[in-house]
Amino acid sequence: MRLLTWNINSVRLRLPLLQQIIRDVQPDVICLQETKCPDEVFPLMELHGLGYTYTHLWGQKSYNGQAILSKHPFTDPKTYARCGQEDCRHISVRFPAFELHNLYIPSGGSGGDLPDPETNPKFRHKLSFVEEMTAWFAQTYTPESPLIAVGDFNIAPYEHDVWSHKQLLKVISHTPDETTRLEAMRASLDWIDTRTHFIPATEKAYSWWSYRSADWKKNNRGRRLDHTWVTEPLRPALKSMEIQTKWRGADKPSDHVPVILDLSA
DNA sequence: ATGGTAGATTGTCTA
Repeated sequence: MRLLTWNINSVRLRLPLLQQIIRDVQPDVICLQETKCPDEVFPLMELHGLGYTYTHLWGQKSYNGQAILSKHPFTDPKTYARCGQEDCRHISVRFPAFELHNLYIPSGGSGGDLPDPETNPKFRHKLSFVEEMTAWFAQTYTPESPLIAVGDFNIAPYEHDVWSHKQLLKVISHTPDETTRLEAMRASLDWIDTRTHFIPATEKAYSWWSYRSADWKKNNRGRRLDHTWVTEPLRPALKSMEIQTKWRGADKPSDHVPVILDLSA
């Protein structure tokens, strides 16, 4: 099974690029974040026409929004209110071999926003969101549960997940407040971050480049915000993980690129 | 020096 996760930053604007990616990658299952539209205007028929006849949508006007699109049947579609908000950031479905969770963790602010939970409510929300998910996963499953969690986590946890570890330690996405919480979430079910499995820790790996850079490729000031995690029962099924950087250079690109996970399951 | 761009929406929030 080939799984693709992508923060598409508007599914209506970027449907042509999604169609191009589908033709190129041929994923079995697609997890989207930041679809930015209510379900009734999601371009469902176009995706049905490409073979994605099983769909689980949870969108809203303007912000956030998620979709799972599949060529294979699934059961048990769920949506989760997190931090008391129905804000379309966590959905899941069940396949025969695993349960799949699509996550969109709050950004917590951007640009010059400060990573201070006391003064920045968006940052406080982000930390609470990760804490709540950590507790929820740990009480809902065990490390023996076959699970996949993918999506835009908005946290770059490792030194080489950012272009400069030192310069980003006080920048939202790479602060110790965030990375220690994400590590606690990973450890609570002994998740395998497939980045660790497939890419050497000393090798830079990015999935996002800011729109605000004059030349994203030249400066290459990226961050790895998009993740593909699996639990231990799926380790033998891991075949490959690839961050497809080339799509950042597409016409009208998303600021995130798709990540592909191949499983023998 | 506190920038810069993008998307939804149409003044302003979010990223």
